[in-house]
Amino acid sequence: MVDLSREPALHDAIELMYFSYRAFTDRADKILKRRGLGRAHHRILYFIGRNPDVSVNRLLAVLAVSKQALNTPLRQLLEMNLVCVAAGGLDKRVKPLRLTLSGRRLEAELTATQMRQLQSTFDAAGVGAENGWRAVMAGLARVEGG
Amino acid sequence: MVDLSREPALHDAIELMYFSYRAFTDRADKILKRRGLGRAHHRILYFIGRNPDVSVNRLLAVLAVSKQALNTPLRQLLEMNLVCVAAGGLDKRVKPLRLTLSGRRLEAELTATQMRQLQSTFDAAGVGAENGWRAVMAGLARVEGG
DNA sequence: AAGTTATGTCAATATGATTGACCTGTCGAC
DNA sequence: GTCGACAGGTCAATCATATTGACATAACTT
Repeated sequence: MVDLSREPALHDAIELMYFSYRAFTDRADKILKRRGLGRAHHRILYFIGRNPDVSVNRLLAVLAVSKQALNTPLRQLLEMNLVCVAAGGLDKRVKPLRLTLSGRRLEAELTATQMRQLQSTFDAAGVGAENGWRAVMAGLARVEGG
Repeated sequence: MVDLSREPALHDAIELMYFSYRAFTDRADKILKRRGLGRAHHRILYFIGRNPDVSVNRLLAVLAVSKQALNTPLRQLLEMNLVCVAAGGLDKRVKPLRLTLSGRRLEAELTATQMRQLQSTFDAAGVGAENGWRAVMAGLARVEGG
């Protein structure tokens, strides 16, 4: 059970999750919108950028969406030459996905916006706060699916 | 500019935002789904619960959506008798929104899930981490719209 | 009486997601 | 070599959430 005396603080925490996430995605969403892209494209760009040669199946698992939901934005990114398929590995069924040069540029632009936001907040809050934040966020992420 | 030496840590932070938010909303989403409701209904229930007698306009401002986007889920909540309009105040144009008894029950159920998740994470991470987390989240939320 | 505000609603459109069904290749085991 | 499993792609129908634009009504303000 939830400790009743802590309810107000936990309510505040719920609101912090909502408002900070909204603020966090807001700027990147605006950059994407100017190029006719959405948050779905962003997630794909981001995870391919961090994990070059990732397979479609791996991407599906990480993003936790259906392959039909992934298909359209991924196809668009391939058509727009922001993502490409690298020369195959041993198993010719799997497509190793990579960012192209322009894909890397866009991904870097989007990510830089969010990194600046995080860095300036971390700098203002101090290293202790940053580490505390990381511990709590990792804890929250771990509980998934329960 | 972003400090290059901190890039890996900032990348981790971006992923923490994504995965923790997803885990945080996951359980409540499942409860809602069983009742044919979505996250839009949850946000409305939550903010009316925290702010009884809130007006439609105020709700629009807080949630930052169009009135058309609010209209359908709010109407459904009224039809389902989870939300009601309290006896008017001075200005008869504004509708003071409240949760009904069953609305409070559902809101409490959804919120309790998230509060338990937060509380157990806070308890595991310690008070210092919790306070650091709050400082960073408040900082991120403040930057909105920039 | 005229204008503004609060609310509601219709229509058209877009995005992102789902489930279900079905297809092509490729790989592995037998 | 054939067959089943796997990686990937795609069509269709549907749903939820959101947008902009246009308009309607009632109530308050001036």
